[in-house]
Amino acid sequence: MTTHSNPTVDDVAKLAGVSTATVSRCLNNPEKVLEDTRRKVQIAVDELGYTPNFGGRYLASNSSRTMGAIIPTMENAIFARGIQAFQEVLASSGITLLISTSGYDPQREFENIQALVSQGAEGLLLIGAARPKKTYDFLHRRNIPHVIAWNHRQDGEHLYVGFDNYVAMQELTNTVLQMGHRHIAIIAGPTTNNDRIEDRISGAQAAIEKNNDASLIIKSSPTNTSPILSGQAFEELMALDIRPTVIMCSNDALAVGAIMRAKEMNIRVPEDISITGFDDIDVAEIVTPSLTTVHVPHRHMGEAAATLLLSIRAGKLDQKSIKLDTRVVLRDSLRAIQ
Amino acid sequence: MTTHSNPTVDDVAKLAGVSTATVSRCLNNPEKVLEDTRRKVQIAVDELGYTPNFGGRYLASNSSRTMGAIIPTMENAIFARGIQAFQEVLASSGITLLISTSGYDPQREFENIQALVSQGAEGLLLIGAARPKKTYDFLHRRNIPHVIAWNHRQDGEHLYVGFDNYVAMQELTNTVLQMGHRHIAIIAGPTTNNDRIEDRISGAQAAIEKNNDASLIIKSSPTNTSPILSGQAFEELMALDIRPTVIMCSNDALAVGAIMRAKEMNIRVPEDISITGFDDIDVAEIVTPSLTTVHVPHRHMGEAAATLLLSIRAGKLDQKSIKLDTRVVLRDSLRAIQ
DNA sequence: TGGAATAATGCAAGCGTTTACATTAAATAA
DNA sequence: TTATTTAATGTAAACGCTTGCATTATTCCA
Repeated sequence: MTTHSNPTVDDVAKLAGVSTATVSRCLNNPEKVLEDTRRKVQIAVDELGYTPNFGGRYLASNSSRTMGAIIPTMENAIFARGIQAFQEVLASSGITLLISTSGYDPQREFENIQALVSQGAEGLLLIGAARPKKTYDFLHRRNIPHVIAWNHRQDGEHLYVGFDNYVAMQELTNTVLQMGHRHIAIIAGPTTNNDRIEDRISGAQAAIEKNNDASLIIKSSPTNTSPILSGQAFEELMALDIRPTVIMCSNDALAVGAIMRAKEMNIRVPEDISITGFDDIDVAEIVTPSLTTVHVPHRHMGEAAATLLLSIRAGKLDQKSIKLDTRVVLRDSLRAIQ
Repeated sequence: MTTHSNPTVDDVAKLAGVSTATVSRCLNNPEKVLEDTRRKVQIAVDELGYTPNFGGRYLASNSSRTMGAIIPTMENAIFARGIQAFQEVLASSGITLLISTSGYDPQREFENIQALVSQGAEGLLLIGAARPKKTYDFLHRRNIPHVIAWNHRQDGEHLYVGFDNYVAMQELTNTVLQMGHRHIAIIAGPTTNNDRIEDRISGAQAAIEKNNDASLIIKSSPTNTSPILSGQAFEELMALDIRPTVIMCSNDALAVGAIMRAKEMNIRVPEDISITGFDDIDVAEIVTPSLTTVHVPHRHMGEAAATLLLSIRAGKLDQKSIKLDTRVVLRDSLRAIQ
C-alpha cells in the first residue's frame, strides 16, 4: 500500500541508503559529495520522480529562487516582449518568474505585490513609477529589491531601467515641427496612474511651447487604451473647424486605430493628415501606411532589468538606474507640410 | 534592536495578544473568530506589514493556491491573450499563476514542469499534446492535473480545452476549393513537437485529396516560425513553373510575412495570388489586404481551461474535454478564381 | 605503520505555518 | 444559582527541507 503523497527527501535517502543531508547536498552542492554517492542518489531521484518541495526548501534555506513581475496586461505586445526577455535571463540563472497582471489598477497591483512577496519573490519588476505611497512603504519596509521599467527619470528616487518618455516624445515632436506642422493634436490613453503617458504628453508640450505659432489639442481618453477609442477621438478631431495636420498618438495601437478609422472615412494618410505612434511594435511596419513612431528597446529593457535584479540578489546592492536609448523611426504615415 | 527579518505570525500574535492559531484563523477562516479579535489582529497585521510566509503555509497546509502554465513564448499574441484570460479567472479565485516559457523545446518544457511542480503548482496548463513520454510519466506519477490547450483531438487520451486544428483547416481549405483554387501551397512552421501544425497540414491534405484535380505543395520551415522565413518560402513558391493560385499559411504571422514580401515583389494580393492565415490575431484586420483566416477563441479558451482546472481542484475529478468552435473569417486576401 | 589533517557523511534542530485536540469562556437551560 | 452545551481560543505537533556541528572514513606525511 503506497500512500499517494509525493516523494520526500526521506524516501530518496532511504532508497539510496544515505542520510537526508547527503541527498540535500547532492542537489544543492554536488561538489561536496562523492561522485559515487551522487550517482546512487541520482538513481533514487529518477526512480521516484522526486522534485524538492518548494515550501520546505524555502522555509529551510530562506531562499526562494523566485522573482516577480507585475505588468498591466499581457495583451500588450510591448510588455509581452520585455517580460519574455526578462524571464529568459532569470531562467538562465535558475530563477523562476512569477507574473501577475494588474489591469492598470493600483489597488490590484498592491495586492499582487503582496501575493508575490508572500510567494517568496526576492525581487520585483514593476512598470512605471506612479503608485500609491502605501505600495512603496510596503516595499521599503519589507526591503524588497525592485526595479521600475518602461520609464526613466532623473529624480534619483527609484531604480529605473528604461527610457525617458519625456525626451523621446520631445524628439518626435521636434521632428514633426521641423516638417512644418503647426496644428498638432495628441490622442492619448488615460494618464491616471500612468506616468509614462504623462511624460509623453509633457514632452510634446515642452517641444511645442518653444514654437509660438504652434498649437496643441490633447484628447486623452478617460478609460482604457483601445484602437476603437482612438477611432472615436480621431473622428472628433476631424470634425473641428481647424483640423490638425498631424495626430500624435501615445502608442502604436492607438495610431493604428486612427489610421483604420481614417481609411473608413476616406481620409488619406499622410496626404490629408499625418499620424505618428510610439513603441514601434511589429504592426507599425505592417499597417498601410507604415507608421512613423519611436522605437523602444523592449527586449533589451527586460534583459537589463533581470541582470540588475540578479546583481542585487548576488549582494551588489549599489546598483544604478539604466537609461536606454530610443530613436525616432521615420515611415510613411508622417509627411512634411508643403 | 529590531532584527531585519520579516514579521512572522508569532510577531503578530504577540502584538495582538492572542495565539498564533487565532492569527491563522483570522486570515483563513475569519468566520471562526470573534469580530473583536479579528479587528485586533488586523491592526497588528497592518502595523507590521505582515504577509504570511508562503513556504510555511504551503508546508503546513499542503495547499499552494498556485497553478502553472507553460507556453512556448509570450511573444506570440495568441498565447498572451489566452494566458491573460486564464490568469484573470484564477486570480478571481485567489490562485496565483506561475508562467514559464519553453521556446518550443520539449526538454526545457519538462524542466519547467518539474520546477513549477516543485513550486507547488496544483494544476498545469500545457500547449498541445506532443511531448515525450517521460513528461507524461512524470505528470501521472505525481498525479498533477493538467489540461492541454490550443488543440482538441478525439483520442480520449488527454483533457483538452481547445479546438480541432484538423477540422478547422479542413474547413478553410474547402472554402478555398469552392472558390475554384486548384493549385494550392502551404507555408508552415516546423512540425516537430507541434501537433497543432501537424493537424492543420493534415486537415488541408484531407480536404484536397477529395479533389482529384487539386494539387498541394507544402513548404515547412525546419526552424522556427517567423515572418522573414515565410517571405523566403513565398519567393520560392513564386519561382515555380506552375505558380500556386493560393498560399495557405499555418498562422497569421506567416501570412503577414508573405503579404509583405508580395508587396516588395510587386505581386498583387489577391489579384495575382490569394493568401490565407490562421488564428485571427489583431493584425489580420490591419494588414492590407485584410487577411482571410480562421478565428480562434483565445480568450475563451484560457477561461475555460482555468475553470476546468479549478473544478478539478475543488474535487470534481470527472472533467471532460471541452471543444471550442472556430470559424472561417473571409476577408480581402482570398478571392475566387474567375 | 601510526598519527594528524582532511574529506565525506550523519544527526538533529529549526525555518513559519496550519490544525487536531485540549482548554477556557460564554450562553443557555433547569 | 448550578449544570450543560456551545463558542472561542490556546497548545503543540507536523509539514519537508537545509545546515551547523559531530562523527566517521580517507588520505597524507613522517
